[in-house]
Amino acid sequence: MANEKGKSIYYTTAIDYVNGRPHLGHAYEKVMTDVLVRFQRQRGRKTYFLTGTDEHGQKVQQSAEKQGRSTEAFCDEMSGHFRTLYDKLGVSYDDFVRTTQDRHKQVVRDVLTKLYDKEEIYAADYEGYYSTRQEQFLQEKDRVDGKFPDDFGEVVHLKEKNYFFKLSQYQDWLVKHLQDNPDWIFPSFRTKEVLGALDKPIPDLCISRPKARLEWGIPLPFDEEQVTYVWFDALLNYISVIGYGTDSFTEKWPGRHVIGKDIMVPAHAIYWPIMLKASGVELPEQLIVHGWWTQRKEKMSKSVGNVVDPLDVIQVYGVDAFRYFVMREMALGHDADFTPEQFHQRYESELAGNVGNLLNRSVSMMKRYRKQQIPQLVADVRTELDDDLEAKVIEAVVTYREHMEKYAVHTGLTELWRGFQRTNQYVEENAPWKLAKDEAQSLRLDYVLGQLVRAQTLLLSELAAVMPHASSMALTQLGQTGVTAQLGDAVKWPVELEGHEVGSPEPLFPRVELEEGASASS
RNA sequence: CGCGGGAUGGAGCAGCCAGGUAGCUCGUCAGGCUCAUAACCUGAAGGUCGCAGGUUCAAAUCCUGCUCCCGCAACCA
Repeated sequence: MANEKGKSIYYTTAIDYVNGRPHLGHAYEKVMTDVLVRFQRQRGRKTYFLTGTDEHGQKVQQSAEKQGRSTEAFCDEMSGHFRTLYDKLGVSYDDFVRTTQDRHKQVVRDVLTKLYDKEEIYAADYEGYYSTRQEQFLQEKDRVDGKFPDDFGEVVHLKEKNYFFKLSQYQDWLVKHLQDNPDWIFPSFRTKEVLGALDKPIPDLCISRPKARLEWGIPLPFDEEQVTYVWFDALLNYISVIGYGTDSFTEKWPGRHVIGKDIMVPAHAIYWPIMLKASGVELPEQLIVHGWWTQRKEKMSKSVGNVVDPLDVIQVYGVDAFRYFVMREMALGHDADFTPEQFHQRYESELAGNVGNLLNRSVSMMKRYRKQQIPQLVADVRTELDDDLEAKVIEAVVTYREHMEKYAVHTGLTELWRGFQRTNQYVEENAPWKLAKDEAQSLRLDYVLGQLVRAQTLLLSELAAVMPHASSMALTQLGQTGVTAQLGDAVKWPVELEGHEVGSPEPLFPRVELEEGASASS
């Protein structure tokens, strides 16, 4: 994609609602976005990465009350849980927005004012059945056998003033936009869902709640007795804290939103583009919509109690193993199953076996045969094996990048692994342990060991987008530092590594007892 | 006729939008190696790519019809 000079590629995640603890889904989305951003940075492109928490609303207000705490204190703590997790996961966000921050609230009010002045927002009475116990309006579909169930307590007919945002007048425009831009939503099949939802007329959006019912929100600038309800608050985070209306904004917007499929329709694919259109702001560049993690084919949910806590997994396997697994296991856009057995298998085989062991055996041989010094290469002893190794490893990296550009992270990783496999083959083909027994083969041994360092330097540097910590640790063992900083666009076989000293062989992904691994599901 | 997703060797999945070598992890069988985290490498068995038509020189991939499974209330990425 084009990256104009001075212009950033701006990625956002959904902001997480603080009325619950972070779980696998939250962690996945942030890691996914982080990987995309790190990949862009490696290419030398300017990026900006925003994540954060959504903190207003009735549920938060109620939860805080239930705990006898102030909403502010409650939000501080809950927001902290999310931020702590993302820090642990190595999510390299540039800014962390909280919707309770003034810098956000101010922009929300500005946008509302602008839209109200343009008469895109109007007041009207809302009439319906209201549950005093649940503190919400009920729908006709809530009725069971014609009556509202007892759960709702006393149900009264209520009429109250609310503010509405004119959505309907932009419906045709939005349909056309979606039809003209089939790749605006990734994966493209999701566009069909949105168009399906737009088949019927969409009603205007109710954007306010009376303060009497909901205090914890942003007051409407044109009616201080009402607060904004959900979307005008949450969605605007994407433009508020990057300095809407300033140069900083122009430099970053439009952004790419990484979101879950549950909040695509109607929020991100209908409300949000219309809000922007009405405000005269350019639409986001793309919606990247991911699927859901299931647990043994069942939906993961708090009520079923089968939620995976990423922190448990990290504790056993390490951060980068977690990052690798969620990237490798799920085809972005589709659902995938998270099972401890599969996690363990991939860890043992793909991480400990293919990558970790390759590093370990290489460094170990370097230590044993060459006193940790990366030897000089003498071209005389080069063979076709080297041509093939270099060709295959470079090809793996190139293909990996092609997939990454298309958000096919899972297939990209499969491709990159061909590089590790080819390098392991190279070890077998050359059998350095045999060369070491023959003094006449000394130069060839130098060459082979040097090639091993080069192949892995290339592959592991590339892997930094997905596994930043492991990549860095591994490169340190190989005596390489600072090579991950920027890889640019050309894929080149590393040269001039001789003279560096490799470290001591330390298992990169130590073996884990499966019993402990099983606790990942608890 | 509600909308969408899925159906691929024993298990779990990718590939399909931009048709042309059926790929990945595990499992099974046989072998090699000993540098290494019982890791690594080689070979073999095993698939009418849900069913039926169609388009095409060529279809897992495009079109049509059909069958079965999942999601579309809430918490929630």
